[in-house]
This record gives sequence, structure tokens and C-alpha cells, in this order.
Amino acid sequence: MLYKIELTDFFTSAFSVDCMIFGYEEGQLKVLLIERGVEPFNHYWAIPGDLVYPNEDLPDAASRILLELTGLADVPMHQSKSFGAPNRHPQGRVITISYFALIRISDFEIKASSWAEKAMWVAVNDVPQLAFDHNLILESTYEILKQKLNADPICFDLLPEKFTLMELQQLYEYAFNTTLDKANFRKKLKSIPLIQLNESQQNVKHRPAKLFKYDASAYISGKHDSFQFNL
Amino acid sequence: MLYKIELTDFFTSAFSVDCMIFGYEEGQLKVLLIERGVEPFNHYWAIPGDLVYPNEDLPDAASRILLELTGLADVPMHQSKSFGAPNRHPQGRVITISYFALIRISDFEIKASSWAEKAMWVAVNDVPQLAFDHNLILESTYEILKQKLNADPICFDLLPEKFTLMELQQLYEYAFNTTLDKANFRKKLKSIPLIQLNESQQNVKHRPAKLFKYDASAYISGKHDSFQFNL
DNA sequence: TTACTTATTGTAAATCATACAATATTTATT
DNA sequence: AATAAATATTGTATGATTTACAATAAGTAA
Repeated sequence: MLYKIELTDFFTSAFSVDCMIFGYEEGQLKVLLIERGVEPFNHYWAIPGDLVYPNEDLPDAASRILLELTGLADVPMHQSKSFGAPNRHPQGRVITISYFALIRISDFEIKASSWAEKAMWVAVNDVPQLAFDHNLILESTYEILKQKLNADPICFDLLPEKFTLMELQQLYEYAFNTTLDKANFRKKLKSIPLIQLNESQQNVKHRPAKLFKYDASAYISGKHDSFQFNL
Repeated sequence: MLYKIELTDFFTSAFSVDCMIFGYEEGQLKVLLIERGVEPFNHYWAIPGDLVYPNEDLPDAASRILLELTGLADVPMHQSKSFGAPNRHPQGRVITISYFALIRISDFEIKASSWAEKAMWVAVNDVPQLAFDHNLILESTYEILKQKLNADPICFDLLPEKFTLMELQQLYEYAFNTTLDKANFRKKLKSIPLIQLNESQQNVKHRPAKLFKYDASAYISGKHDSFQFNL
């Protein structure tokens, strides 16, 4: 270095959180995007995110910002990766820590507010060009999500509380872009604690499927094998 | 918020990178630590890390800081998690992005410099109390490392270039704190491209084992199954 | 040459994965 | 009411993989 750098020179950066909310609807895995109503990248679609207050913890910031921009509250989030290329933000050095969450779309009402003009659900395979490096962030988070779908019982956060085994299978088929054998998929499910309800699908033009619930408490008490799909 | 926050109020944070370097020696998985020679946490042991320059990219910073503190160069690093609790650093708001790498200890000479007073390799199961939240960072990174050991052929970065199958097995046994059946472990290895050399172990008091090399190019060309240990 | 120690290979049983086939249950149609 | 159509659900045979353990091989040390 040619010049001596003072400690205060380092304290000139900002950081943000970006919240990728995934949901499952109409057979598609979707992500929640907002349309920006401010510069920079005014009118671009973007992942909901904003700068973190200087005294705010990261998970708190993620919850606050998600609520402000989309009206979503009480969504437990997982950390994804961090992105910090020097020029990724035109207004200065901004590192972003990305988070993601899985929700049941029908359980929430999305309401764009603050500087978010609109909010919409977009299929992960159909995402437009986004603000900043948000396409990169989204792609890399989708990879992490797929890993987690294989290793943890988080798929049930996406499905309705009561679901058919076919719906569960189609979620995996969509996420991993593959087709699975119905009979064999059900055998894999043997290692996951599901409760078969005395209820069936409604309003279908054929034999209705039985509805199931995920038994989270049985999973946590852990008497069964560990979750492992290997798709 | 009671007061209006200006954009410039956000640009008052710093960020750092922390580099966890793992190596394997004497049958133990070890991590490289330094003794701090500056405040705060003067004389505490710590993960090598420092503040990132305002215009520096994160991976560049990780390489620079690792070189400055330990003399290590040319070590490809993987991103781990980020930590940003508001009071994790006594001198201001500092978010840290943690990285890790695996190396062959014998291939490098470690030389503490800059404000690092000493450097030493410590078994991951025997880490002392560290500066800042570094124990937390280390534990959470060790979990990520174990996941990667199960999913990718990174164990070969830790072993000498020529190794016996027993050494490979012992590395896994140590990392996952388990014991494995020798014959069955070797069957699992069938799916990984190893080259058996015309050389054997030296200076052992019993039948010497054959030496093997990992065939990285065959793995990349990918004609074999994907790596999967499932431990 | 023999005992000893570890390396390496083999085997039988159990478990799991895979590709289908068969049966069951409902709605729609005659 | 009987039958067709559609999908749900269960079964089965084959082969692959995992597991536990045994057997054999190949060095060192006396």
C-alpha cells in the first residue's frame, strides 16, 4: 500500500440482506420478487432486500426488511451465501448476506409497500433480468435449496398442511427437473414420518387420493432413518 | 425509527474475512490458528483474518490476509458462512465472511508475520477459547466441511499425494468420529477414480500397504458415479 | 523357518433400488 | 345399474448394494 490506511477508512462500507422467499403453486416452484420504485435500478425486478441498520442483527434485519417490502411476517430464514464484489452496488461498497425461506403461498397475503412498487411470484425457471447481481444470488441460492430438499424435510414447508403423495412427488420432480416412479417414490417415503388422514382429495374427476400430514414431532424425536432422497 | 436515517449513516461498517485452513497430520484433522499480537483480544488465539480494504474483492482479501499472517499462498478457498452480530467486534460494526481451505500440511511452511505473533496447528477437537466469536465460526465451518467431505472428493487435498487406503479411511474415521469396516470402506471407494502405484509404504514393521493416487482428471471427466460417502 | 502383523480379497445374508405389473377405488358415461 | 376411464395404491421379481465376518496374502522380525 502506498498510503497508510487508518482504521476509520475501513468503516466506510454498508451491508444488506436479501431475502429469497420460495413457494410452491400450480405445480411450480416460485420465488417472490419485487419491483423497485427507487434508484438505483428503478423499475427493475429484484429480490426483496435492503441495507441493514448499523446496530441491527442480521436475522432481525432480514425479518424487518421482508415485512416492510412484502408484508410477510414470521418466516424463519436460513442463511445462504454472501456476495461482496467491489462494484456490485453503484452507491458504494455494499456486501450482501442472502437468506432464504420456504413458505406456503396460500398462508400469506403479499402486499408490496415501502419502496417496493409491486410484488409477484415468479417460477424459478422463468426469472427475468434482475437488479444488481440478483440473478447470480438467486441461482446460487437455488442450488443450496436443492441440496437442502435432498437432506432435510423442508419440502413440507412448501406444501399445504394436508397433501397427497402425488403432490409431494411432483414438487420433487419440478425442483430436480426429473420424473420419478410413483411406486418407488412411495417406498422412499417410508423413512419419513407421515400421518395418513381419514380425508381425501376433493373435486377431482377420478379416484381421489388420500391426504397426508408430515409428523414433525416424530421426525425431531428421530426414531426413523435420517432424511435422504438422493435425487 | 424516531430519527431519519441518511444513506451515509449506513456506510459506517467494516467487514472482515476469516480463513480456516484445515490440514491432516499424525492422524488428526487440524486447523491453523494464530496468536494475536494486537488489541483487541491481544494474546488470544484466533482464526487468521482481518479487515477487508474498501475496494478489495472478498476472495482477494482472503488470499492477501492469509499470506500476510501465515505465509500461506495459492490456497483455493471455499466460502463458509457470515457472522454479523452487532457487538461481535469491540471496535465497531464488523461483519465477517468466513472461508475455509484444505491443504497438505507438509507442502507448506507456516510463518507468522504482520500482527500474528505465532501460528500453530491445533486438532479440531482440541481448540482453546478463541478471540471474538471465532469458536462459533469454527464449529459452524467444521460442519460445512464434514458435509463437503461426504459429497465431494476434497479429502485428497488433505492427504499426501501418495497415500494408503488405510490412511484415507482413518481420515474419515477421525472427521466423523466413527469406525469403519476396512473391507466395506474399500468397496465404497470403487466409485472414486484411484490409481494404484507400483510403490509401497516404507519403514513399517509389517506388510507394507500399496500407495494410491487420486485421479482428478478422471473424476472431472465424470464417467464414474458421483461421490457419495453417506457417513 | 516360523510367528506375527497388517493388507487385501472373498462370501453369504440382508437390505435396498428398479422396473414393471396387478389391483383398488373413485368419477363419468351409457 | 353396468361399464368405461382415470388415477391411486400395492405387489413382485430381479438385480445391485450394504453389511458382517471370514479367509487368504504378503510383508517384518526373530
